[in-house]
Amino acid sequence: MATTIRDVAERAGVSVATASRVLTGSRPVSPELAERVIQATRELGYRHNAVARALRRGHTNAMGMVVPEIGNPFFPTIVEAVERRLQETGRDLFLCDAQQDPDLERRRVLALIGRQVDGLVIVPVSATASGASLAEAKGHTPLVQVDRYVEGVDTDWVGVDDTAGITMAVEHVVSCGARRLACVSATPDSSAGRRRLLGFQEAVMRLGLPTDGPPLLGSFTAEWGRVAAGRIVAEKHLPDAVVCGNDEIAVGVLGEFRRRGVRVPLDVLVTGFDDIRFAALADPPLTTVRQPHERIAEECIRLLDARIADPDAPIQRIALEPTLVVRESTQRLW
Amino acid sequence: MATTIRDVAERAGVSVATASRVLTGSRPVSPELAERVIQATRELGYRHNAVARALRRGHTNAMGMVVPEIGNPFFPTIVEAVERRLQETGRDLFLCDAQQDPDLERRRVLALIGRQVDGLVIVPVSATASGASLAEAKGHTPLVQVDRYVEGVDTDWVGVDDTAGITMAVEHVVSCGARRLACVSATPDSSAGRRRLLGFQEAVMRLGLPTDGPPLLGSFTAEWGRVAAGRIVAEKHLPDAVVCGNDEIAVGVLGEFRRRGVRVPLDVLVTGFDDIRFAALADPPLTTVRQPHERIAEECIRLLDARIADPDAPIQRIALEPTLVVRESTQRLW
DNA sequence: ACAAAGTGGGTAAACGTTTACCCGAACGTT
DNA sequence: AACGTTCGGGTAAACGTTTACCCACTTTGT
Repeated sequence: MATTIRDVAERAGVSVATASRVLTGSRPVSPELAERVIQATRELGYRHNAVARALRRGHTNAMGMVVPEIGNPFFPTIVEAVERRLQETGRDLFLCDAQQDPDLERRRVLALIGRQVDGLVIVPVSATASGASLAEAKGHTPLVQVDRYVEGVDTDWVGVDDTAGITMAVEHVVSCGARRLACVSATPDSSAGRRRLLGFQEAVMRLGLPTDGPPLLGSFTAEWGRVAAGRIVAEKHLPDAVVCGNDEIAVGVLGEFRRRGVRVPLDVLVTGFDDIRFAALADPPLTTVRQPHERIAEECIRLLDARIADPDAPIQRIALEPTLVVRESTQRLW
Repeated sequence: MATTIRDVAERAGVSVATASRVLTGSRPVSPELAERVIQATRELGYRHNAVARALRRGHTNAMGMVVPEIGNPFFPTIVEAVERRLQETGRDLFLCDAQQDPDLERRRVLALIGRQVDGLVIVPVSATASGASLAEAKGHTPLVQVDRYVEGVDTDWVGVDDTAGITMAVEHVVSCGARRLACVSATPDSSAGRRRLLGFQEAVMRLGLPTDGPPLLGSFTAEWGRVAAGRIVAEKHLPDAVVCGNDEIAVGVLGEFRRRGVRVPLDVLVTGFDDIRFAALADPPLTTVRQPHERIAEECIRLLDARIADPDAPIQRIALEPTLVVRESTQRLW
């Protein structure tokens, strides 16, 4: 059906070896023959079969990436950064969505490995349920976890220092005069959820702040933010500030507060985490903790390449420093 | 290095043919041998090499998809819907990002084709510059365009009826009492840009409305929305309504209006297009035209499967009806 | 002038599967 | 008893590349 290198060779009147050599440049070929070959490929519209090539070569010049849910706006940011990095070295990226489902995540990981990707970037769905897939994958291909991670699986990891980030947010609102802080975040189901929660609790304790009831834990979605905000409003009195586990939650919180007539930042301060695209466009623009996604991508590829080069090198876990981005949602003159 | 089916066969004391047969179920094998084989795979941690399988079988049970830019929040919605559809039939989806660059888009398309995907879903970057890649791709694999399309390339297409959608938005704001409408959209670089603009102009003309200067055309980004809103505010008097080419633009417009003290919907109405995740969370919640993304995904896969089944079937272009979602950004009592 | 080294080409063996084909045994059916 | 048929297994040929190896012919150095 499709034209093969054999067809090209035939048309050019050379052997397949010669055709392959001019097409890949793996060895010099005389100008006349080379010309004939590229002429033939043009005439036949030949495209090399990457599957056959991968089979023979044993590598594919492509990376795989699996994210929990591409609809979560933080992941596209990181995907794009990784993509850009990879492009610098001419490699392709195949992206898969796990739909927040560890079973599906496993399928995707195996599918990519089966496709002989040269390495795998994965943001695991769950700090626990993703463990098995990762351990399995690790035996088959170089692998680096990004952002979230699962414990007990010894792989490289790069992400942000969640604890430091939340601490920044807490200290910032406190410096704005807040004393009673509420926390709306996600269950400690993912490492991000766990560490951000921990960071909040530590900071509050260290600063000796009164606690405003237990943290409200749901999922990293705007929907959960709305619900949680509803509960906060239902309490007898508002906290001074609401520290959210990510920007989506914060946006949900802002929306519900607005609907209920709670004014931000006048009545209460709100912070997010991640600095997604819409954080600056929220109403009011959201103070948040920015993840250095370009640096994360950079380290991610660096780790992966190092792992490819030496599968037995000691594993590395790199927590990059986030930065605080102050916007109107915490601008109050006390 | 990695274990092959040959290792499995050897360990189980059977031929590779038998091993293959029990692994794929392509032909019945006696229970004892079957048991020995699956035992062996377990012990060796065997995973079939999908590359070799694809080479032999000629298909891969996977689809490819290329989007202009995964950071644009509309695309994840459609990607997720396609993913869900595909999952029903147990197929994998490999997603690529073109970073708004037709050259890169071409690379991605070719990479996917080279990987022998069974079909390709593509949202082209540009109505003109993507033409060559598409024409080339069409010769190699079944292909369906989604959302945007390039003309002059005969492929199946499914998307929304842009014209009808914009018309709905226009008629809606007019029914709210607006007369002077501004349009902020993207250059007619993509089919969506072109058709939405056309729809606006037609509707305005048909309803005999006064035009509020020429349409403001940039890109489908919030940033452009901000800029355009700035220009609108700089004019001597505000229009009654701003009809935006998509939700991102609208969100940018809302943000800039807010910053400049223009009240929506009190001073001016604003509408978007797409109904992305954040439209409902914007301030005020955004009236917009919702794309039926689940149906789009459904038709997309249907078209693709039909094309795979019969490459010579007549091509189809399916424009689905959008629906108007009225929220506060157009709620005004005149 | 003759060996050594280099140059430019071809032949064929991989890569890991699946599957067309073959073969022997067991099992009816006349 | 002779003869299909089915059943369950193996052998080996593909799939489309790349590349190790080989060979014939220069070129170069002595």
